[in-house]
Amino acid sequence: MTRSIIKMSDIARIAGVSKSTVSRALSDSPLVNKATRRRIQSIAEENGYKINLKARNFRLKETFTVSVLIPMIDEEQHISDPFFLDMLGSIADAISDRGHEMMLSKVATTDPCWLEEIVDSQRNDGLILIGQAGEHDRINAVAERYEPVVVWGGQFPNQHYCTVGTDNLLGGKTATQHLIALGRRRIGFLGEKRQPEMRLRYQGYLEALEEAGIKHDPLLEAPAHITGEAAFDAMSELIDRELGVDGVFATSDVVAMGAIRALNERGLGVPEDVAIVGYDDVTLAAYYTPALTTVSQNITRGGRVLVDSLFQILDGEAVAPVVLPTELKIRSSTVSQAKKAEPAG
Amino acid sequence: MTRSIIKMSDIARIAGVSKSTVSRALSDSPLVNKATRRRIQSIAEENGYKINLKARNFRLKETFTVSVLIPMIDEEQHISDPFFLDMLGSIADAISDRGHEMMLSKVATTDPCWLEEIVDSQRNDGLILIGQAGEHDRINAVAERYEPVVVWGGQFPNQHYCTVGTDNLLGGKTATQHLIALGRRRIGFLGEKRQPEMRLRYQGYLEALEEAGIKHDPLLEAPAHITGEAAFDAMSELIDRELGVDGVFATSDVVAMGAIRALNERGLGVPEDVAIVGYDDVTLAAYYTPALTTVSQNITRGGRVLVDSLFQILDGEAVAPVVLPTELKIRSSTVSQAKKAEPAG
DNA sequence: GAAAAAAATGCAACCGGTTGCAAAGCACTA
DNA sequence: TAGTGCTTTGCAACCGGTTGCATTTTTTTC
Repeated sequence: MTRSIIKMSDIARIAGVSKSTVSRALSDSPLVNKATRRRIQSIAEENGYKINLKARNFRLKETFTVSVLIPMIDEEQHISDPFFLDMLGSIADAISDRGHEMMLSKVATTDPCWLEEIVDSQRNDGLILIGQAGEHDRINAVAERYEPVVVWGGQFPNQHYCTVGTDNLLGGKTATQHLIALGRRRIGFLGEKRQPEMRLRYQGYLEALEEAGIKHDPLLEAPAHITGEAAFDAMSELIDRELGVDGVFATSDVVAMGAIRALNERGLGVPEDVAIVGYDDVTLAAYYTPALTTVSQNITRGGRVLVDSLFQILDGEAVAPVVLPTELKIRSSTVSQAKKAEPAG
Repeated sequence: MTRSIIKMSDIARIAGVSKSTVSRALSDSPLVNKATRRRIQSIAEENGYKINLKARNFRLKETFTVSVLIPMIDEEQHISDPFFLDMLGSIADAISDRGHEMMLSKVATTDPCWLEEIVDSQRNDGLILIGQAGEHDRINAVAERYEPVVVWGGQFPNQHYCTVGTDNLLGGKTATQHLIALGRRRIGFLGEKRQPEMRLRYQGYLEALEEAGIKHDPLLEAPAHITGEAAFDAMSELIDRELGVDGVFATSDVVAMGAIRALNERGLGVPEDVAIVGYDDVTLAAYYTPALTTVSQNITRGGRVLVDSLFQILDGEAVAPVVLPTELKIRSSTVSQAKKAEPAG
């Protein structure tokens, strides 16, 4: 069944030349006579010869492979999170446009060597990490000796690796200011604060409140893991506290969607009773009902920039961290269709 | 900066033994003395030695890598489609649970050798295709000589490869019957018919109509590509035809969501005016507003079964195609919350 | 027509591991 | 002390390509 695979020396024998000549012919080297070259190429073709990439890559120490790592803080979180998936899709497209392959790994940051193992396996030309997952120090240490690493996330002092990300503090602030501008005063915060990016969004939220002279009420906060389920529960709890929430800033779209579901189930209208702003602008945010107002990270562009930066490094160019602009996309979850022009009161 | 990487022969020199002994020691072979083994292992550890996987895999002809291919029929379609992404997430989890890596490639079926290239590169232990993309014949031909291939999709006569999928005909039928049972009579079809799976869903739709004695009106159909945008446009067109649509079967959740958005924008209520059934049960289907009634493919389970089947093949076991049960998940897009008990009229 | 230059080809080492087989080391027996 | 068998180690070939350098063949030049 599995017929034995033909190798380069077989082609050499058939063509009556040496392995070296075949190798050169197949890579179209001018060192070998044009006629011979053509002849060998067609012999290879006819015999269905396909070069063994493992051997070639090994010899050349090349891989044409980029590893994309999703560091998992949280057992509950899985790759199926729409944010990751959107990002992945975009990265996958960009990598394949450059003729490379993409290796995808989910890594548990609990393993002490999670990064080193992958770097030292010498199986990839470079690494893309989606998120720092609070492991900045380790990433930084590895990046000192291994350059082709690009990370989605925030900047830190003395950072040796290239990051691509958005200004999370500003994003959180803008989102909250939008709610304030709509006249909301009891603005809740829903989300995760363990990851540095999320914490920055939270700080933006606090800053916006403070600048508007609104006293921050810790009871309006509910920790929510990254899943929709958790957000549903957290929002339900917030409603139960009966604190008069009229606005919510959620640290991610998934969280926002879970929250909206909770509100609807309790008979509360979005945005009439509670206005909600999400974060990410996941593909589905625009299609959700109500369409989500959200801080757009332009995930698609982010993915491309990650890949672009990585390849710049591989080409020996210097790259600086990139902070992509965020944009507040105002949709129906804060401004109801009918009243778009009407100032909130 | 990039300090030169230490290799096995270095460890051998340091330990004062031969390469072979190091190799054996590191793989904990009983052939080498226990004391020596420990000593070599700790020397390797101290010197930060990591085995070169490219070399090892090459020598052993192993890869511990599974390629996941997304065959693209359509230029417009991209990996970011939620169905693929959900599937990918699940597959990625399952593969990494088995200690393997996952290579992800998007392939254009326009390239005549798209499959052969990947198979013959000898860089993976096996292949998972997400969807047949109308390329059954080619897949079948390749599978005749290369066994470890598992495909998400439908069964064909004389098939040499293992498929995992759902009964699309039954799924489409069930969905349509549900709409009929709700009293809907002007039931539209929204979706793509080029892919075999989709066509089967369409046939199910026709069968259900016929069995219920409802005459099929071709004007109630609108072709929609796999994207939400396209679905939005298609649904808008359908509304404009003013044929009194009161139900819609959409071939995927993404299409359904796009359609709902179009309906809402025209002031039509879902499910009051038009009831909609989707297909796939994408993660977000349940969180959508209204939550989508949909034919659940149990994507997560599908992904696991794909991976399980592949590994069974790799272990030399015989595997049969799997048809996973679909389940109609009834949610708010067909049965409004308030009226759940009330028979439709 | 011979020497020099250029073009085409082949030899053999190499990439960094693994492993069959031979050999060395050692203990035990006769 | 030689012989036997077991354990431990090393030698060298091998995986399937690539490539520097030597060698052969062809072409050019005088």
